[in-house]
Amino acid sequence: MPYSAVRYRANLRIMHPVDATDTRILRALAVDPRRTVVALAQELGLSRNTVQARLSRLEQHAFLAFDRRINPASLGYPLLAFITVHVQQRKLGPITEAIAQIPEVLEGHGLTGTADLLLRVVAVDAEDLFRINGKILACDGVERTDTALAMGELVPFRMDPLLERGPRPAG
Amino acid sequence: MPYSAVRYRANLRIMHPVDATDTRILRALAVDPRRTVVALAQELGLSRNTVQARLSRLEQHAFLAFDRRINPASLGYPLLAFITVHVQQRKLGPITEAIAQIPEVLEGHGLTGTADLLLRVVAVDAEDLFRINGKILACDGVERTDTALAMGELVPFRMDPLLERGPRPAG
DNA sequence: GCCGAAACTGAGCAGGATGCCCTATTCGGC
DNA sequence: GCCGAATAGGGCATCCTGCTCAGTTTCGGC
Repeated sequence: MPYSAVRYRANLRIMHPVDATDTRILRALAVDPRRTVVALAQELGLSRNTVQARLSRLEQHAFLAFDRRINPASLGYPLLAFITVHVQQRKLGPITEAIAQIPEVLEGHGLTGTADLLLRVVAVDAEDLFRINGKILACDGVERTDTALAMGELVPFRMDPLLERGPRPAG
Repeated sequence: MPYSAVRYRANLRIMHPVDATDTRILRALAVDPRRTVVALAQELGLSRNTVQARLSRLEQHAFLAFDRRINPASLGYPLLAFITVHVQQRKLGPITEAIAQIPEVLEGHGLTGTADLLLRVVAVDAEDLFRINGKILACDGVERTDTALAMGELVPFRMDPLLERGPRPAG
């Protein structure tokens, strides 16, 4: 059974609609760790060709980058924090660029509501987190930050419930 | 070149320290999408055996579940929102369980600070999000929710900067 | 400086998966 | 009822995987 860490830089904008068969494939993948195309085909009662074609499509359009599967804790960053950032809105562009320079910021979202940015940040320890927060505050245009330390993953990441339910009619 | 959607239910608690060589492997994986063990070994100047052994270890200890690579948008959930939840703290357990029943909640973290919970939620559309928010509010013990819609992924998820930097001494 | 454990290398082997081709057939929408 | 897309089925050369074993190197502790 082959190993291969699939990682396609899927563009978030392009969202390829996934049909029922794709969903079955995804579910099968989700249930069991490493599967060969042949095994999948057998299990789903499809021809190997079909599965292979659909997997190619999924890889190109429906899979996110491989990064997401790397556990930051393994890299030595056991602390996870969510930092809310209030900024001068017209400086949002430069601020985003500046924040993107900080390695510990894993992802950042622009938000509606009172806060402007939500950052997912990892850190080596509390002191490290303090330092990172300082770097964010130092960015020109940042007015305030609120740091919330993640104490526990109360609902561990999962996609299964959505897969179980099957694909939505995309609207 | 084989395909295989690697997915090990890595326990978040167990964080296997990743050394420099592991990091090189991860970086190689991150740079290029699908790689065979042979290709990795060649590229890194290691023996196939070594790479294979390290990959097994990484799969078991440093990789998160495969779910994370699935783009919710492809499943028909293009909307992403972060919902902050204030709860009666002593009911946190039951609340967590109740919230975990909601499929659209992809992950939930317990937080320090004013808010108690931060949920990552996907939805089909605004109306759907409203409905989901209602389900959360309906959980016994939930006092208030704040929904922030993610307008854009200003800093797209990435781990590369941390990988570039190499492993931290885990403390 | 020495010892032992852990990691790495190199080799080999059987099984089988991949990637790709082609064609006939089925299915669904128009 | 027709057309196009998706699928099944078969085939083939390549070469990857998983596993084992022994010998060598590296590294850390004493």
